[in-house]
Amino acid sequence: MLDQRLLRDNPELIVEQLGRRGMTLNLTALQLIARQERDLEQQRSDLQAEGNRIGRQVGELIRGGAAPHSPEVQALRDRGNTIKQQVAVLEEEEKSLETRLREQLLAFPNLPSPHCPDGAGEAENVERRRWGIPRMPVAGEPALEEHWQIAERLGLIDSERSVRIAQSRFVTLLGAGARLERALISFMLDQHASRGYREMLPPILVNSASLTASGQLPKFAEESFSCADDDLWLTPTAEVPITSFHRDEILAAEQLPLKYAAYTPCFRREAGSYGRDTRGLIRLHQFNKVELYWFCHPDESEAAHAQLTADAEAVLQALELPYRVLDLCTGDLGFSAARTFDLEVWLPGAGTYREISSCSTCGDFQARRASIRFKDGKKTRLLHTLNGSGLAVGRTMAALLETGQQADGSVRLPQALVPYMGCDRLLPEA
RNA sequence: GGAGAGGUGGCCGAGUGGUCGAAGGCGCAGCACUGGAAAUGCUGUAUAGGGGCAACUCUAUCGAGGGUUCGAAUCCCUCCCUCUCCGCCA
Repeated sequence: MLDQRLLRDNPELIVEQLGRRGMTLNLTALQLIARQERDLEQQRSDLQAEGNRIGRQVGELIRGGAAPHSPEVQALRDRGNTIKQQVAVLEEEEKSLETRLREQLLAFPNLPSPHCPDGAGEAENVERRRWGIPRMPVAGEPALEEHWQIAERLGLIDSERSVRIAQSRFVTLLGAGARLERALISFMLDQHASRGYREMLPPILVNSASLTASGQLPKFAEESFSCADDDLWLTPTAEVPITSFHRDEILAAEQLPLKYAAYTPCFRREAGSYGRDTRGLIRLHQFNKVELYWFCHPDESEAAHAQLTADAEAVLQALELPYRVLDLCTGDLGFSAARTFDLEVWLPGAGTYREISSCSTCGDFQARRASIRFKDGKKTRLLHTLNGSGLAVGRTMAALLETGQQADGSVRLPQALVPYMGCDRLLPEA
């Protein structure tokens, strides 16, 4: 959420910065609401102050021996009642203005960071670096398979029966496939723990307040599955429960940064993606993800962003998966993010880079929505939040299958996974 | 699911209609004492919003929302949550 004070003091900055995202705004109406709301508050609190004075006077008179229904006391009572009615009217107006103001402020995305490259969309994202040598098809050898072909051939996933259990875009992992998924989750969590992250296993049903705090509500309700009877939703990312883990807290400066690594299943409707990535592990309604999350001091969030991204990259490097890093342009930036580095892993079978992690700094945007602050000396300030996948597990498996595929039909696994899998190769089931 | 108890500041805990944003204690910070520390003493120590250059001041907040009253932490209603016992259950 944007700062109300910014709306009041420097609305041009909002118009200019959201303009970088391609939005055209006119804030005059909203500013008017903000101003009216403040005037009403002033009037109301003045009236309440008078009411409080009258209340005290009545108390003093009665304790001083005045009859509770003497004309003197009665006059004060009448005045008190009048004030009460006036306050009620003002309060109602004030509340409706406040609600409108908040609704609109909640619908604005974050301001992009000054470092975020300008651009209209995906095509203008800026590649920052590459790691590893992408595997390419070799002339004379059989074509490289896509991960879903390998997975089906090796009996690692069953998509068709999953439709019977749920619907399309759900998969069931089997045998070595299920084991590999579990191994990857353990491997990622262990690696992050060794780099200073505290492991967390949060609830994956979250309430509306939690989705609002991290920015998925009110604008993106159609992206999440809901259990409407209970005001609970299936979390679309661990970012949601982790943000709200510290909602409404004031942390000590010495506690910062707080770094969490959480494994959760994630649930997304994937509305509007009909027909895209329909096979395999790339785009599912339910997928596993290990999420990295920092709560940090505002002065340190830029360095934290680099570190968090490096921590996610370290997983890819340990798994020997070539990737590139994109600096998302303003037009491709997510709602809550001020700046985002996407990690895209190379998929040799598909012959393309695919997003496998999105590492964002949100500045104080989520902290303001969630009211998460820290003590900076005597002052209480909003802290900064950052999140990134470390990594999306299904997509990691897809990359491993495509990268490790061998001419004999088996899949070679990276050394780092051997302790977790108990083997260095996936073989066709006998 | 049934029965009962309860939700007060960073924590414990008092407070059943009036000057209570809230006693007391713990914790924390500053100062004094000390060679230094402990102990002790003094002072300070919630959040949000409005006004003011500032000192400061006004309003709201005692789980949430509503009601009664001139006045509510205190009385009434609804909801949420926690705890104890019973039942059920991985």
